[in-house]
Amino acid sequence: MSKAGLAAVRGMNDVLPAEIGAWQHLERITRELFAAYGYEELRVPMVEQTTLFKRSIGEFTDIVEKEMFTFTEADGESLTLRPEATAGIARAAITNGLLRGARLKLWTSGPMFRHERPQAGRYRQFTQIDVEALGFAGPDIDIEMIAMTARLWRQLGITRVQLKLNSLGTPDARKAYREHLVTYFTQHAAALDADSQRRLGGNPLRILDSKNPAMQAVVSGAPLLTEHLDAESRAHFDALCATLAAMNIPYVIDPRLVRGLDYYSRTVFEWVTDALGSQNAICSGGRYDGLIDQLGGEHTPAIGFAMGVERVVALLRQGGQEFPRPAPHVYVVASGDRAMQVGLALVESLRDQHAALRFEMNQGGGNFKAQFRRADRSGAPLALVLGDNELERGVAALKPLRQEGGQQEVPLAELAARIPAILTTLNG
RNA sequence: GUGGACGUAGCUCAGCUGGUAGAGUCCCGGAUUGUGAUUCCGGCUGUCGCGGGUUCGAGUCCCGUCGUCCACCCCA
Repeated sequence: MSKAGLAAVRGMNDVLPAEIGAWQHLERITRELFAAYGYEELRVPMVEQTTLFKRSIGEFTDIVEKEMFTFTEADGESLTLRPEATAGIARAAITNGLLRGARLKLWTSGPMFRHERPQAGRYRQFTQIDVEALGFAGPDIDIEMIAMTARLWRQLGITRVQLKLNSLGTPDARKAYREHLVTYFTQHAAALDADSQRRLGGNPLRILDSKNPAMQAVVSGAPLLTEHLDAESRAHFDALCATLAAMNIPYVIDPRLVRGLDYYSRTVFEWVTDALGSQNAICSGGRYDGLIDQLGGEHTPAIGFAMGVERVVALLRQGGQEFPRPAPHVYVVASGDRAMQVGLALVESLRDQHAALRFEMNQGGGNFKAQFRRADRSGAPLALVLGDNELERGVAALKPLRQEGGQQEVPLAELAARIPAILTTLNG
């Protein structure tokens, strides 16, 4: 529904009060979980120099080639709305001098931007929660990070997820494997579809990801990355798998999991769900041991992951959990100018004494009937009633709204002392 | 970026082979002139996504466009 020329930008959505509960729940759980594992929050800009993303994500990736929101500043500088967070965090660690042999465990969250065709679970502005560990060669940190995500799903009550793992090896090993792959697919070029022929030149590893059923035969005959790993990567990956198994964290090795960003090396992982349609990745990441020195910092092995907040929120809502909007504890009904004056001052003093209680003062007038209707809809368990009758006698009426009867009058001076106990009996 | 489905009140939807828009819900008021949620009565809300075309006449047919959804692609 668009009112004459007024519409949100395509692929960019509002999050309304009715749906914010699930977001805040996820934000609270992750904040506490990351702190428990020793991660600290940092915040980085949403805009960086375009070259940062080209150098880190890779010139020939889909993201850089066709999905970035890029604009030119007045002085000619090319800037880009971040399509992911790792590049900005790596840049921040270097430019703020945070490295120097240090070990950093960091997380951040916020909007990312990719100019893709929108679909359920895929938006042009979307939100990621991002976790990065810099200065750790693993595989112990890989294992702990994956265990942390597994714990997150348990805490959130999300069950329809599966962990996929792979190792991309070192850049050298991957380069050698890539040559094997190009040789193989060139021999079978006739069997490739148009997309795959295009990928053969740019990113042959992605051919392995093809969902075209007609490609299954030629893809399944292709050499596997896991068979061409260098010895160190092999040992790293074996240790990772063995420990996860010992910790009873289920996983499947997916030799075709190659990831779309160039900076990954060795461990890559992805949590997928069968509950969200084709946008099924809810959390994925991997090691990027070479990224920071490639950007000009000192050599710093690192691993990180990004979680798609909209997708995880969709799972939460689908799971049937309720995230009710908080109701006021007390709704204040005040009829008449004088009652309104007295009521406003009274509620301020009640707020002074009970900062944790939510008082909602009726605003916008209305007769008693209308005000009680609003009080009922607010969900408050208790109404505080001020009218001419009460004012004359220096009292307020307290009326329970979730049960019959029980209305009582209380002197104004005693309200602050009595309200908590009355609320307790109403909850019990 | 490619292909397909859909787009009528704030929300959920109806509207037959073209005759000029309806229901439920929500909201507001009254029955109950100081007491909500139930019941009854009454009332408000629409450039029928937008623009063009065909026609005496278009929500209905045609074209374009925008948006949503689905698949591809890509990925979180």
